[in-house]
Amino acid sequence: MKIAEVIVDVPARQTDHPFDYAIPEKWEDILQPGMRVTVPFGPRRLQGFVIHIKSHSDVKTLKPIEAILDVTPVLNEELLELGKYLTETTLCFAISAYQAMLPAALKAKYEKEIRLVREENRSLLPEAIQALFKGRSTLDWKEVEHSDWLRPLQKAIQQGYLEVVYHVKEKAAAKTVKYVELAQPHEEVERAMNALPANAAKQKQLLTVLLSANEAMPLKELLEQTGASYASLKSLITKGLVAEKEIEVYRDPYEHRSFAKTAPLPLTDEQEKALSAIVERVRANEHEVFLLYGVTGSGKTEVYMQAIEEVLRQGKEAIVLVPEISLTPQMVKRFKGRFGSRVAVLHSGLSVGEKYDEWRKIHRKEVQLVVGARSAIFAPFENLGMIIIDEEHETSYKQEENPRYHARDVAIYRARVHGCPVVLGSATPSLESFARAKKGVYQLLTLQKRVSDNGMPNVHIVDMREELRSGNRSMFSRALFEKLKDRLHKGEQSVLFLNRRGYSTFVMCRSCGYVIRCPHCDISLTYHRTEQRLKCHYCGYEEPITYRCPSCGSEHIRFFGTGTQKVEEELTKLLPEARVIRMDVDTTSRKGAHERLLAEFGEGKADILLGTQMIAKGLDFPKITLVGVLAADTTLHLPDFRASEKTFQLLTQVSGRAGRHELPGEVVIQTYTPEHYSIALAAKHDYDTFYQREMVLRKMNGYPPFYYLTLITVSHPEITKAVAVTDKIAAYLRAQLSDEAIILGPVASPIARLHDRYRYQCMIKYKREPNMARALRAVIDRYQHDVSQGDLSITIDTNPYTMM
DNA sequence: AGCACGCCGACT
DNA sequence: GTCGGCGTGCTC
Repeated sequence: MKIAEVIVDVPARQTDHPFDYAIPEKWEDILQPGMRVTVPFGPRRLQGFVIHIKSHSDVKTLKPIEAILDVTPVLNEELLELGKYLTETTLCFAISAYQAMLPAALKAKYEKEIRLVREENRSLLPEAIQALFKGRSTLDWKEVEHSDWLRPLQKAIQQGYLEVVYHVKEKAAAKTVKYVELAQPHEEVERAMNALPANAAKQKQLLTVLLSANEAMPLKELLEQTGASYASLKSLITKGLVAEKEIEVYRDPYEHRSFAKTAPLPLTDEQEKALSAIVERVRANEHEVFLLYGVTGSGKTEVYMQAIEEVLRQGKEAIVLVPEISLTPQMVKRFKGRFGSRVAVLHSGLSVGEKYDEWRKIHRKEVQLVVGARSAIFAPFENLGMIIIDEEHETSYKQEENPRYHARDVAIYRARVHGCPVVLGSATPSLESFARAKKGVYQLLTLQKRVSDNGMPNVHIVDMREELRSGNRSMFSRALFEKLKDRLHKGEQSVLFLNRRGYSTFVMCRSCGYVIRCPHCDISLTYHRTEQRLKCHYCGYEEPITYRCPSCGSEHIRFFGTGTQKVEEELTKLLPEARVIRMDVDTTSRKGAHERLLAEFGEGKADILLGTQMIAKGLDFPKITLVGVLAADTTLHLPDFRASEKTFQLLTQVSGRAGRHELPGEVVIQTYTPEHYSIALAAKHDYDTFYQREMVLRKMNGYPPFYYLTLITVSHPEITKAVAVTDKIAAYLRAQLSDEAIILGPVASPIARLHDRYRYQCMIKYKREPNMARALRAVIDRYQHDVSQGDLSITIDTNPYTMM
């Protein structure tokens, strides 16, 4: 007998191991590792992944596999292995790792039903229950879950009159479209057509169209073309002349769009050099990590595309990762235009069904190229020729929930398996990557010149303290305001950047100093003027605005700090003739809103684009000649050792939006700390000096790339419990790890309370700790009880990108 | 995660 | 004396 090892769909420590199941004989030749199955699990029925097939098990009584859900494995051998790697490096459950690699549509949905065991039992049930089952023999569990019927129902279940049945369902199915075709040979149909009564004009017309089409036609199209109703068609079906059939189709998110074909552009010497280094490795089937360090506008994308062309010529496949935020229509257009139907696009804007369809195109080998956000790194290609990670430094490549993987690590793992190069591209590489390139672990490729040849934009730093001293209390410095007016007169476009949404950042009573906070989190509430509400940006809590202090009753409530809403209001006051588009989470949450707003700006329907993070990337419009950063310091003072790096990267990225084409660009950076090196050096476009300065600090303070980090966050509704557990964990790790490891904490998290839970953390800095994984596993095991039954939660992040 | 099993308090 | 509360442990 053959036995399958199955990972079941229960994300818990206790079930995080393979369970053995008997493979029914009829499926012995069909079932393969990597397929999804449904299995009985206790009284329930669950979905699971077959990870291995063997012929012996130590378990005495095996239950059989109940159903096979796939025709071909959804996870190939490589991805099954990759799952193990994820489990080990991120300390996640195996089921979470496998689910992360597949589109959400393949995740199971569970349903519970109560069923009458035998019709004879009906009369034996209590009257109230009989009424429930009137005219039916099953009912949905959800229907009665919270009702008074539940008790008597459970009793009847115990007596054996009723039973509970569990169903495993697919979340999304393949989409089908109805087609119509002739059901008999042409001569037969023609004969029948002539025999039709004279008043059956529409039926004749339908047959004529189908005869001339000579193949199955979409039902909708057929009816539209003939103007016939479904009734006419139906009568042909009953006569047996035509037949309907369902044909699987892909949902195409870009269905009604055409992409202008683009040809490879001539390359500069620098681009040529970079390209040939990459292509050489592609041809030789050799693994190597390249860091393509090229200033904004230096034509990295063109290098990617020509390298991809070579990969495709070799009959291999490629993955291109882009940060979610810059997966703009512009970006998609470039790739679709060059590679047409050979590209699949994966991003969060797609529906579950659309993502599933794009994934199936890859799975069925109908495309050779994927352009997508983080999770596209799991594209089930089997002959990878190259992986590209654009904007390599972007933190969105790190998943902030389980499995907490970094796409860059996964890319390098996969590329090693496939013997192919990884290209990390950035104008502002992460310190980790640049350090590795300097050490020779990665190969450095540099693009120093902008393709358009008009040099980097001029950057002016404005000291806002100076402005205040000269009596300017507005959020716009005189210099920025003058330049905005100037652009407006010339009909050129400006981009204003502020990394804070809402109207004000906090609301304070000027009489008693009381700040209005979220009742569930340790965070001040943000005022949203348009809705007249106060919102918590962390948990989503909202309340109406008050004009009286909840603490002392005074009416001296004031709104402090500036968000995008306030800037917008100010702009319409100061420059009433300017047309402004505001882009932040609040204006782009609706599907397609992001794309629409950008398109409007691109078409010149606005003079000023005002936005948060999301406008920092991918914007490439010829008429943008001014970029203003309203408050460069906001990211600088976050409790994060990468704050300087993030600020430098952001300022450089934003500045890069200006003057990418013929018109020269200008940038104004407003700040209260103009002397800070990350601001001063970003203004000079001096990455190398920034790198050196920052590396000194990282070394001094013991941060990456000199040390590895692991962050353990413990949360509990009771502060004492959170502290006590964190304390014990820290003590345990101190005992387990070497003296070289630095264990900081317990300390309160930067956001000490979130969603009514207190949060404490412990940070480990280390260089080499062979015992690390084992010690962390032990921590998880020690507290698994309190986690699964109590209110305790422990998250371990083996390479944190946010300390919050 | 669910679910069953099992052991103690307030009701018919 | 039973119903039902939740703590404990198992699921191939």
